[in-house]
Amino acid sequence: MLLENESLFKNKEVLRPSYTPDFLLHRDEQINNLAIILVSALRGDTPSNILLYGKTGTGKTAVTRHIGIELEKKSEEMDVSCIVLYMNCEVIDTQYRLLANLARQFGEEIPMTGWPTDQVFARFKKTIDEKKQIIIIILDEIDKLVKKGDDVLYNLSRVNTDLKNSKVSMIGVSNDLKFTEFLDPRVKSSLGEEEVIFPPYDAEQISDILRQRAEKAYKDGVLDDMVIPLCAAFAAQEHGDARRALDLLRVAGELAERENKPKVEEKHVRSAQEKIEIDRIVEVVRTLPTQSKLVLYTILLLRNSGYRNVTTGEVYNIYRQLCSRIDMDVLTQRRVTDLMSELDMLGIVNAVVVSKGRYGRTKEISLSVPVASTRQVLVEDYRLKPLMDFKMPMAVQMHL
DNA sequence: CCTCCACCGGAACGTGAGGAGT
DNA sequence: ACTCCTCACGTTCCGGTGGAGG
Repeated sequence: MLLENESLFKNKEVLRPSYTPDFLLHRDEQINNLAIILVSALRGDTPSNILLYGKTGTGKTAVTRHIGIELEKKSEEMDVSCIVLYMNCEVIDTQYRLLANLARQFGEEIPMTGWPTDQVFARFKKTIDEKKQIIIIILDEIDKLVKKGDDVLYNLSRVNTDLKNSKVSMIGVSNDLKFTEFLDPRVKSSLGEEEVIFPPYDAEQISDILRQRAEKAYKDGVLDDMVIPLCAAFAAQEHGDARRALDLLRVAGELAERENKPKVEEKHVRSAQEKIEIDRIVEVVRTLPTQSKLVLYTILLLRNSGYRNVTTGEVYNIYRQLCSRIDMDVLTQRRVTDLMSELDMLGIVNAVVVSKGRYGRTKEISLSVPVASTRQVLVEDYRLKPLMDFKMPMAVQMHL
């Protein structure tokens, strides 16, 4: 039955973040800058190391991937050996893993664990130096790597002194503009020889990008006129995040399909916006530490029994009772306020300090997520299950 | 105008798990 | 195999405070 429906999509993959389009719109300046720096590789020189900055969804990864492919193509034509390696530091987040992965790209067999790090490094240097070549290492999400120490970067940045034939240069990609503050000054100056900034897209630019992709992703005429501008507008509010815009466009289509509509309409975009937000929250809540879940559950309970403004003291009282109910350690109030601040940061609750004069100073906490679905997610945690039938104590209920 | 509530939030410290170095 | 470090998570201690009520 579901299968009988014709899909609205021609090729949904085009809307996924992993897809790299052939033409990148509105990033000419960045592409040019990078190209100018990297052409020296084609002449057999070592290009400067580069740092790329820009928030999520500003095209950093797409541009570097694109440039990498172009460069390898060109180098083949010109018969220069130039290799571009793409490493995502979110996955490969330790010195060992990075070096092991690099070495493996050259056919070395390195075990997952067991070798001393410097031995892996030596092996890597030896293999790449066997012939004359330029190696460009793209380190995506480099800030993730730096958090675990910048030794790798230091080592890699001075690897050229040990090499006779080949040359290594690095491209760091980061969405944290301030991450260099944590770097060793030597690494900082060597890595940041050149910097390229990726500004957020504006709504117009996002619209262009969406049109380009929609043409390949959707069948002709299935998009209402307002769909693309609306996706663009939502994403532009969200600091010009093109990835978000593509997500919206894809999810809107999926929702329209589910309703068996022949066209994607404006309302589907709105629902998509909502769905993405809810999915995000569900994911965040699901992966919360148990104590935080319990605190959140407490806030839910209080809200559910009629409280508009929940205060720290009230939360802590109930929290303690819940703890003993399910046999968990009772944290101090100090700690619980910190947990609540974290929930605030995550956008799950909203906490404001208010003064009630004679009656002290406290934080008023309100929920910024839907009660029912959040509760649903929380009780999925087996440790919180026994709380499902917990009733508010009388003393508290009378407070209404 | 002063008081004093009920908490805020900084600082220093304790602990145990997990990596890196040797 | 061993120690040393770091880091996340918690605790203890405590000085600080906006404003209703006196």
